[in-house]
Amino acid sequence: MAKATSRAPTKKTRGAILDAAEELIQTQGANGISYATISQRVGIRKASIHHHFPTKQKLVEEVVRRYAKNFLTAVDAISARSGQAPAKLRAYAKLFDNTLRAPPGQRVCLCGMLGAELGSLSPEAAALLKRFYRDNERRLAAILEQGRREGSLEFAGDPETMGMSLFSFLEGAMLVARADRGSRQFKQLSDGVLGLFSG
Amino acid sequence: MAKATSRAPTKKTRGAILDAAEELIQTQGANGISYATISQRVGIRKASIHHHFPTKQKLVEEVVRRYAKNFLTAVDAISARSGQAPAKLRAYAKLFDNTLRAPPGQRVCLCGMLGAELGSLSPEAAALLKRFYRDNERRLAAILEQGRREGSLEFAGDPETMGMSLFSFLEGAMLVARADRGSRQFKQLSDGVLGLFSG
DNA sequence: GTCTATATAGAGATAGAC
DNA sequence: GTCTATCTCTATATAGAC
Repeated sequence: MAKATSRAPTKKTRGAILDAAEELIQTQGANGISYATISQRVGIRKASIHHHFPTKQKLVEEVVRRYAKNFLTAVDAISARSGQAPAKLRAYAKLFDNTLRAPPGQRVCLCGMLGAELGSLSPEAAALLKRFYRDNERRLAAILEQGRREGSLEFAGDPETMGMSLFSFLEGAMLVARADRGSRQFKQLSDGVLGLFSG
Repeated sequence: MAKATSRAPTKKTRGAILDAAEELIQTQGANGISYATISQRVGIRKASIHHHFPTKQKLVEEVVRRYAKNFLTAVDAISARSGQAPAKLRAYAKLFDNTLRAPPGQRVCLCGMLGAELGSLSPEAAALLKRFYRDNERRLAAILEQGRREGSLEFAGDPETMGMSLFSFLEGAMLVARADRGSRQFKQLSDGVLGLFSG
């Protein structure tokens, strides 16, 4: 038991750094983060961050890795549960709405944000981003296919293409909504669009 | 006549600076531009840029102003021409596709890009951005309304909400497509979505 | 209107003590 | 694992000559 708790402090600082970096990227963009800002939030010095993440590129990559893992875990929980497809779609859209509402407010999807700054990302981070998009599009396609099978969703074309379109819409709506009426606007638009499928 | 051409050189440099800044923002993001990079492209020194644009904030604001003006002029040309609504929607989506294909390739909508970096924009630039969104959403709503009136488009809900959703989709699709199959993917998705309205 | 030169601030990163 | 101190590079911006 002593062994299990012995490295807790390490993980704690590391996690706090990732938390701070994640929030800053989601609100200010990838170029909005700096070792100075993160160190202030975490309460350590700049040099200490380099002990956990030798370069900024590695830090960003870890933030993306963790974010994608957590988000997809939440998506899989939605996909796996019983219930019809329309409810699953609404739960999926709610994940995005939760992000917009998460403290300190007006956060957008980390990977939507990084998509804009794709040109300044490391190849590794760009690859992680691309995979995140694909993973989400596929899960949406699966839910759409379930809906078509059980007769609860109606849409034209193949589920894959519609899954991609739906994902693009949600990412875009987050970004645009932030400049206007925020979460309220996002909910209005996503409710309307999801309503198109369930008639 | 001599008077009319006398200040051409001034405008030329100023325009070249705006061109370079615009391209850099569209590909690298607002934080991806620097006086050093711009000066290299234009072929002048950093200090000379300050003669035309005293601060970076002012430069970004001017880039947004010019971009919004040009884009909305193109949109208005589409709105004003004769023809049915579906063709106008396709022409509107083509504007976004043209952006993705414009040299040096993989450019996204300037205002979609700046929407991501909203947190680091000046209040003036943020206001210009918001207005650009509103202007586009309204023009899309007007086309949708025309379509409903003439019976060429079918959609649920009010034209305003659907116009906003369509705009969000197009902005999101540009961003996401860039990480994957680019213009080809954008065209595939936007064709599919626009097809939903004209059945 | 463009230049050289410089001021000032901030970035990411490293060395080495504790 | 965190610290102080420092390095190097780049950023925006200004002063003043031409």
